[in-house]
Order: sequence, then structure tokens, then C-alpha cells
Amino acid sequence: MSATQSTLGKQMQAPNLGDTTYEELRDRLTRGVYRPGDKLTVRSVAEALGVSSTPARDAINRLVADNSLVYAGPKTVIVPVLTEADLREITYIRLALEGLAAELAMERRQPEDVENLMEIQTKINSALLAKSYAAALWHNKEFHFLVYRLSGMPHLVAMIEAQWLRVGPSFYGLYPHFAEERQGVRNHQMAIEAMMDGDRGALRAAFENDIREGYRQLRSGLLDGRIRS
Amino acid sequence: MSATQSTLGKQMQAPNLGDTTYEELRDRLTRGVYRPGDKLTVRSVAEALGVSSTPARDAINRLVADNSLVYAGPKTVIVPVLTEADLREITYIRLALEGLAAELAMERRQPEDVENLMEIQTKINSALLAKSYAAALWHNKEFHFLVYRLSGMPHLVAMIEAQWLRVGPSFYGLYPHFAEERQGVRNHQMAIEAMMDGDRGALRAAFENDIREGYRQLRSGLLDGRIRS
DNA sequence: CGGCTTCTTTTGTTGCAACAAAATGTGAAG
DNA sequence: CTTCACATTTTGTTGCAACAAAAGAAGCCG
Repeated sequence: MSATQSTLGKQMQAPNLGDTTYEELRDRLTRGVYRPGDKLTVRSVAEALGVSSTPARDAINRLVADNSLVYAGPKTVIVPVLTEADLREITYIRLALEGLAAELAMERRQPEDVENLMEIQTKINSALLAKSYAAALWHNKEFHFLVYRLSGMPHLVAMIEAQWLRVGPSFYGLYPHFAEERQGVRNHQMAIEAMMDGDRGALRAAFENDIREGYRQLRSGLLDGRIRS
Repeated sequence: MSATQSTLGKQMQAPNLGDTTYEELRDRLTRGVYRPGDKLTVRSVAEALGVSSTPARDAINRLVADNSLVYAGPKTVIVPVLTEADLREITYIRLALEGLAAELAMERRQPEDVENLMEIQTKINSALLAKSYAAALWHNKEFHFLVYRLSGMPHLVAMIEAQWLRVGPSFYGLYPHFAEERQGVRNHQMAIEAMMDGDRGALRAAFENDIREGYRQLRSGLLDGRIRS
């Protein structure tokens, strides 16, 4: 279970323990193992992942570097509890970056890509019906990043993924409420149709809509404290 | 000499040696101390900066994490030698991010900001006239980031800075040729005027033009090998 | 003289321990 | 019951040494 992990197609060198720990922590973050406000210490991570303190520290530092974890005090790193301002900024960045990726994806799409997209959407629908929200969340991510990867720009995709990682834990806490009221299905459908038609503007609009809807949901969840730790 | 350094207004904790080393390396990278293709080793950095291997390794890892340094082999990190594809991707990202920042800056600008901008532009002109290209480069960065910071979005600014850091070393190698033929002065002038008029689209266009011109220069410099190590 | 193999040196990785500083728990006083 | 000060514990930092692996140099064979 790791679809969008090794996003960067860079010169691959033997992955070291620090990288492994980093990936594992990322995974747990997106899976909702840790919730906003949870504290992460070097030693606890080291023990939980079965490594020594050095790679554990490496991993935490990297997560902090890309804001997937934040400092709550001089010696305490926690899973970020998003403020309204944070959410607003992330949304603007997402609109710019994911909008760009979507437009670029249009030029490189293959017929089979649309097929795959529809297939993933089927999985999302099934998962929602079965109330398997974790699975729905997963396939939703698959849907988006299948498109983004089509842009052919690995760093762009990595930057987008970093933003998803920032909202991930908060997002997870909002389920299943979010999935229930969700109209994302409609946005996805529009994205698929836009892709078939080759309508670049429509594709971007579909994704922007999806992002904006997520923003509204998350924001209202934030305001009445449904998310906090 | 450090204008755009502590971009993130996050919860400040006592900066540790690793952070210091990271900042110092960043500075040297933007200053052209290291050139594309140069190899950086843990021990050499540790000695050069007068720290032990642990913080040196921390710093290098962080630089690699945000692509300011790249792997050339399993055990060799070098200052990136940009490919045409790299440059293209960076430019797209810059257009999206810096365009966004410029638009947002418009809403928060104060009259004094325009003053400061004009002041910086004067410094750029003087530096160009005196052929002090390093200074011109520096003030150019000041100009851009003064605007970007007005967006009020610290993470956005940090992401933009990361992109600048990627092209920094290659850019530096292109001087003074770049500065000579430069029409950036005109773009900056248009940006200032757009800001006075409150014309958001014009402000964005001015910055996009600047980015695109830089792209063309850098690309042609890349193609006839004026940049390589 | 060129290409390949082998050997030496360099280099990243990782675990660990000592240190300093912050966080937490405890208790007393108001 | 709250608040503040103190003591204890937890936690991040950092230097270092041993290990493994890769890079670079030297030598050998074709």
C-alpha cells in the first residue's frame, strides 16, 4: 500500500534508515495513526519504528522541514493543528499547484489514463457505499495524483504531496462526516469528462472545485472544533 | 547580510547547530561560493563550518530534501547542474507561485512599500552601472521578496525561496552576461507602476515577464554550455 | 597504450553516551 | 481550590567511533 510514495524519479541511491523511517512516518500521518496535536519525540519514534535515535531524529527533522510536523515549543514537535490562516494559505497554494498540474496533464494524457481514472472512481464509490472511509480517502488520493503525475513534473507532484500531508491528519479527523456530505464524486465525474473532451480549462476547474469544497468542509469543521485533538 | 532568511514566522525555538549550518550553506549557495557540479561531503562541510559531523550531515540532508543539492551517485551529493527539463519545471512552478504571491501582495500593500521598492530599484541600477553584479543580484532578490512577503503567506514565500535556491548557483554562473543584456529593469519598473495603480493583473504580468526572461537567458546559457561546472 | 581488476582511501551511516535545557509532576502556601 | 516555586524526569543535541560501501588510484594484462 504505497501509491504516491517514491514520487521523485531522481537518481536513486540505496535508501538508508533515515529515509525508511521518514516514509513510514509519512504513511502513518496520512493514515490517521497520529492526530492533530499529538506529540512526537525522538525516542518514542525510535522505539516505535525499531531504529536508533539518529535516523528517528533525521526523519522528524525532515517532516518538520516540510511542515508536516511543527514546533509547539522549543522541544516539542507535534502533528500540526491547522489554524484558519494555515488552511487558507494551503488552499491558495493547492489551487495554484494542482491547477497547474491538471492543465499540464491534459497534454500528456493517453486513452488508458481515462480508463484508469474511471476505474479508481468506481472504487471510491464502492468504498463510500460500504462506508470504508479510509479506503475512500486512499482512492481519492490515487485519483488526484494519477492526474498530477501525468504532468510529467516530479518536483511539482512532490510539492503537492507535501501540501496534502499537511492537511492529512486534520482531514482524517473530519471523516466520516466529510465523506457523507461529499459532492466530490461530481467533481471527479466532471474531471473525467473534461479529460475525455480535452478541455483543459474544464479539467482545471473541476479540480479547483474539488479543492475549494474540501476547503469549506475543513474550515467549518475547524470552526466548530470537530477537528482538534 | 541576510534579508529573506527567517522567512517563516513560525514558533521560534532556539536555533541549533544544524539550523545554523543549514542557513550558512544556503547563503554560500546563493552567493556562488559553490558552483554547479561541486561535490559536498559531510566531513568537508563539517570542517569548513567548524562543526561536528552530525549537524553537517543534518544540513546537507535538509538541502537535499528541498532539492537545493542533489545526488550524483549513491554517496555523492553535488550542487545541481540543471537540465533543460529541470529549468522548465522550475519556471512553471515559479510562474504559478510567484504569480500568486504578487496578486496577493496587491491587497495588502501600503504606500511605504512602493517607496521601498523604488529605493531598492535605485540600488539595483547603481550596482549594474558599477558592474557590481553580486550586489545587483542581491538587490534583485530583495525586490522580488519584498513583494512576495506582502502576500502574508510565509509558507508560500518559503516555497518560492526554495525554487530560487535551486537555480541560484546556475544563475550566478551566468553573470555578468545576464546582467548586461538584462531588461529586468523594465519589468521592475512596470511592477512598481502596477503597484501604484493597484492593477493586480499588471503586477502579476510584470513578474511573470521577469521570470520568463530569466528562463530564456538561463536556457540559452545552458544550451551553449556557459554554465556547466 | 587502453581497458579492466584490485586495493587503498574516502565517505555516509548509525548507534550511543554525556550534557543542557525544557517539560512535567509535586507540594506548599495563599 | 488555585497558584506558584521547586525538584525530577524527559527530551533534543551533539560529538565520536566503528562499520560498510563506494570512489579513486594503482597496477596488470591484453
